Amino acid sequence: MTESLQIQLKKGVLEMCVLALLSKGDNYAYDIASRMADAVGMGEGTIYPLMRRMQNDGLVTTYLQESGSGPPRKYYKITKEGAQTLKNQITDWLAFEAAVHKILGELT
Amino acid sequence: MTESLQIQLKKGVLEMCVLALLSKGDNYAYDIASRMADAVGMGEGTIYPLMRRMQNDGLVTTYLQESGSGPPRKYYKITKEGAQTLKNQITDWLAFEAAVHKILGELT
DNA sequence: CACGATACCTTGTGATGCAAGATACTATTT
DNA sequence: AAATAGTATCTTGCATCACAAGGTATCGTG
Repeated sequence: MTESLQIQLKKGVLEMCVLALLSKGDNYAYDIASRMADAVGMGEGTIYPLMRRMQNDGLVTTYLQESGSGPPRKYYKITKEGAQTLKNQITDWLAFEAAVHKILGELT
Repeated sequence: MTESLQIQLKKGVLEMCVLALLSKGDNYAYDIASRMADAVGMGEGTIYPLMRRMQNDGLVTTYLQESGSGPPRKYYKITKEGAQTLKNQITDWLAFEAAVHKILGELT
């Protein structure tokens, strides 16, 4: 394990979900936030700082595009590095899931 | 949803694991910490505050017992309320897992 | 008696999830 | 034309928390 799975969990799971979404097509934060809010209860106040962090880490790039229905959207596009990170995070996530299930044991 | 699944994740997953361990038998923090360190990379500095929190929340009770090999151990015993909390947390956890898998989709 | 292992606990730091609010553009209603 | 509602961006402040590092005390062994 490169670093504590716990760290992976905390820093990684939301990032992983966002990267997974972006791997299926470019998207903008507001829409990502809506989807994530439905799926795992994450709001805008969490998404925007997260997107900036991911951009700083080189996992995504951005470009502006007019929308016709509101202010221009800032689209995020996953990078090669982001795709690799996603791959690693999925591996770590599956390992973490397995570890938790082992602890839960026959309680499930 | 009672509260954001995200909060459940953060505050709940480690607690859930500890409660699951305790549901199989009383244990003391040092040993719990060792097991959790192996399983999900959590150390003592995380466990001790967590145990106190859980005690304050009425999820566990404690009793002291001599060990013969070091200082006396403070054993933790899960309460009825703790068992119920564990049940709820497992339900939430499985729902969260399902949500993440849905997002990951065919990427897994 | 010194040392390592066991076992407890505290402090300080850095991240971060989130609610709430600020800003601004467009379309629809009044 | 003014007001409202929806879209979309981002910031601030708060509370929480995992973790590393350090501190204390007990026991057995060399």
